[in-house]
Amino acid sequence: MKAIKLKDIAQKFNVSVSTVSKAIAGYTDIKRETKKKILEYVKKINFRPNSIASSLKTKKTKTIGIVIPDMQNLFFTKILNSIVNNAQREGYRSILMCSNESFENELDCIDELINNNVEAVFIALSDRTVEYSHLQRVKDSGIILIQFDKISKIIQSSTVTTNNIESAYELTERLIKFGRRKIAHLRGGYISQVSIDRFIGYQKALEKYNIKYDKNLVMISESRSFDEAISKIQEMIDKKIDFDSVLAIDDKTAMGTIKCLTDNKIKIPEQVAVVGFSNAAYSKYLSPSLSSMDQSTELFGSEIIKIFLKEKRNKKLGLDYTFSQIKIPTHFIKRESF
Amino acid sequence: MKAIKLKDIAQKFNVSVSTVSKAIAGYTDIKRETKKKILEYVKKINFRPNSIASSLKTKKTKTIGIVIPDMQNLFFTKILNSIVNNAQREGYRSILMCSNESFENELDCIDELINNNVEAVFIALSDRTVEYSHLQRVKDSGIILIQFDKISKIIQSSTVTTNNIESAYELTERLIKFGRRKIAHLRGGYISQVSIDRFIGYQKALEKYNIKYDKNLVMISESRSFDEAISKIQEMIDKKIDFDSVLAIDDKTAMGTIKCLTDNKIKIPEQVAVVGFSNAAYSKYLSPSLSSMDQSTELFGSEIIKIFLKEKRNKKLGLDYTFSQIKIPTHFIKRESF
DNA sequence: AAATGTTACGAAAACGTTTTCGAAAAATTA
DNA sequence: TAATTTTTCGAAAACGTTTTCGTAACATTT
Repeated sequence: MKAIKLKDIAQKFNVSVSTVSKAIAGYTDIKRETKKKILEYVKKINFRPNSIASSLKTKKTKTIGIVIPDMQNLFFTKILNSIVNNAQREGYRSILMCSNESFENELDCIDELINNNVEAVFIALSDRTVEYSHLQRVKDSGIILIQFDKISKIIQSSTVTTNNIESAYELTERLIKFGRRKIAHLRGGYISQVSIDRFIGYQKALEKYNIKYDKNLVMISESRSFDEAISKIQEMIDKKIDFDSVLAIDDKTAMGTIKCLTDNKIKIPEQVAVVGFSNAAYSKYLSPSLSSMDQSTELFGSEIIKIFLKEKRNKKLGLDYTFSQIKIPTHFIKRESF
Repeated sequence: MKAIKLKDIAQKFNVSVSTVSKAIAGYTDIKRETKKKILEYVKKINFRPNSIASSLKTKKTKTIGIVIPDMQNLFFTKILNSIVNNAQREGYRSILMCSNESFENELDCIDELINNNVEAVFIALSDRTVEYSHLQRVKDSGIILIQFDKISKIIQSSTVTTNNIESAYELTERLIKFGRRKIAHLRGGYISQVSIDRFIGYQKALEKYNIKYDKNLVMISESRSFDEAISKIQEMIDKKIDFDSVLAIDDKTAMGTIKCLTDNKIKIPEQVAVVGFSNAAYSKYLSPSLSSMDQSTELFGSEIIKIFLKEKRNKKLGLDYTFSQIKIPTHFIKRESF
C-alpha cells in the first residue's frame, strides 16, 4: 500500500510539485481552475501531505506534550481529556507522559518531549519535584511551557490553576454558615502549593468570622491517600478531639474521612459535615454522596490551549510577551455530606 | 537556542557526517577510538539525532496511537497508563486519542493517527461502533492493529481482553457458594460483546448449580451509568421481585446498586450481596466497600506491547504471522459487599 | 509600440538524517 | 616487492515536503 505523495498528484495533472503544494497550502499565485481540480482530487482521495516531511521543513511539529503526575486521578484525566480535545480541534496532536509522582520519571518525560520537538509542554508537577532545571531546559529549547494545577513559581511561565485560596475560603465559610464552629482541616504536606493555599483560605475564613484557629483541628496527610485519611481521622476520634465538620484537601481524603466516620457510627452530616475538593466523578456515588468544590476541568483545557496559541502567535511576531496567570473559578456542588 | 546536529559534531572532530551518524548508530566500520570520542561527546551534551529527519529517512516514527472511548473511566486510564509506560520503555511515544463514546469521533481519531504515521494503533471500541471499515483502513495502511477490551471480531487482528465468560462464571459461583440462590444480574446492552460474555458466564454458573434461570432477575442497563443502575434496582424493589444478590456488569453500576439498596435501608451484604467488575480505584472507598473482579490493567499494557513488538518483528522478516488472542485473567477482591 | 504591471507556474535549495557504495589507507599474505 | 585483504572513512543520494525567486506569458498603461 504505497502512500501517495505530492509528486504523484503533480504528474497526474501535468504540473509541478510546487504547484500542488501551493494549491493545498492555499497560495494565491495559482490559477483558479488549476487549484480547483487539484483540491477536488485531494479531497476525493483524502490526501494529506506527509506530516513528517512537512515538519522537517517547517520546524513545526503540530505536537504538544502533556505531563501529569497520576493517571488514576480523575481530576487529571479529565483535564487531560479536555486538553487533548481542544488541541485536536486546533490541529495539534498530544503526546502523553505520566510521571507517576516520581521526580526521576518527570525528568525523563521532559527530556523525551524536548527530543520529540513538541511545540509546547503542559505540565502538572509531581509532588516530589523540588528542583526545576528541567523546566528551564524546556524554555531554553524554545518550547512554550505552561504549568497547570501543581505549579512552581520559581520558573517563570504561564500558569493555569484553581483559585485555591478563595475556594477553601468559600467552603469554610459555607461550613460556618451551616452552623459549624469546630471545623477540622485535613491538609496536605508543606511543599505543596495547593495545600498551602487551601490552608490559607481556611484560616482566612476562620479569622473573618472570629473563630479562633485551633491547631489541634488541623491534620496533615502527606500522601493524601484514602488510608492515611482514615488513620488521621481515627486519631482525632481516639484523642477525643471535638469537631463538627471536616474540610478535606481533596475528594480522596474526603472519602477516607467519610469511611472512617461511617465505621465509627458517626452521622454525616448531622454530627460531622464533610466536604472535599475537585469533585471527582465518584463523589456522587458515595453514601452519603460527597459535597465538593467543582473545578471546571473543561476550562483548564480550553484556557491552556488559548494561552498556548497566544504565546505562539506572539513568539512568531517577535513580541516580548508576558505570561498569563489564569485562575479557574470553582463552584460548590451540594450533596448529602453537608 | 540553535539545536545541535550531526554536522556540528562532524566539524568538531574533523570527520564526516556519515561517520558521526554511524558511530551513534553503532556501525562497526568505525575505528574504535574515533567512535569512542564521538560517543563521549554525544553523551556529554546529551545529543540525540533529530527524530523527524530520522523518521523521514527510515519511515519509522517510533510512535504508537491509542484510542479509548472514555477518559473518565479508571479502567481505561489505568490501561492507558500501562501502555504508555511499557511503550516508553521500548522507546515508543504515545499519541493519545479519545472517542468519547462517539462513532464519528472514533473515525476522526483513526484518520488522524493514520495521517500521523503511527506504527501501531491500539483501540478499545466505542459502544456505538457498528461498522468497521476504519479499522480495515488501519490495516491497509500497513499499520499494526491491536484491539483491546471492547473489540470486534469482524476485523481480524490481535486482541487483548478480559476473560469475561469465566470471570462472570466465577463471580456467580462465589455468590452461590455464599448461599445465594436468587441472583439478579444487571447487564449491559445486546451489542456489547463484554456484556454478552458476562451474561453467558452468569447463565453457565446457574446451570452448573441447577438453579433455574429466571428472566425477571435480569435487568438491562444500556448506558451502564450510575443513575440508570439506581433506577433499575429501584424498579425491582418496587415490583417486589425477590433477590438476595446482584451481579453488576461493572463497578459503576455496582455502585448505583449499593446506593439504591442503602437508600432503601436494605442491608449489604446481609440481605443483598453486591459484586462488580473491574475493581475501579474507588471500589474500596465505598461504604460498604465493593467486592469486585480485578482485571489486571498492568497486564493489558505489557501484553499489548509484547504483541506489537512480535508483529513488528514478524512483519520485518516477511513472516506470515497469525494474530494473538490474549485473555487477561481476573482475580476476586473480597471486600465488604459480600 | 514600448514600457510597465500582473498572473501563473516551476526549478531548485533546503530541512537533518540514514545508508549505500566506492575508495584510500593500512595490514596481511604471497 | 607485489598482490590481496581488511579496516576506516566520506561523497552523495534519498526521504517528501515548503518556499524563494526567476521568468514566461499575458494584460494594461503610457
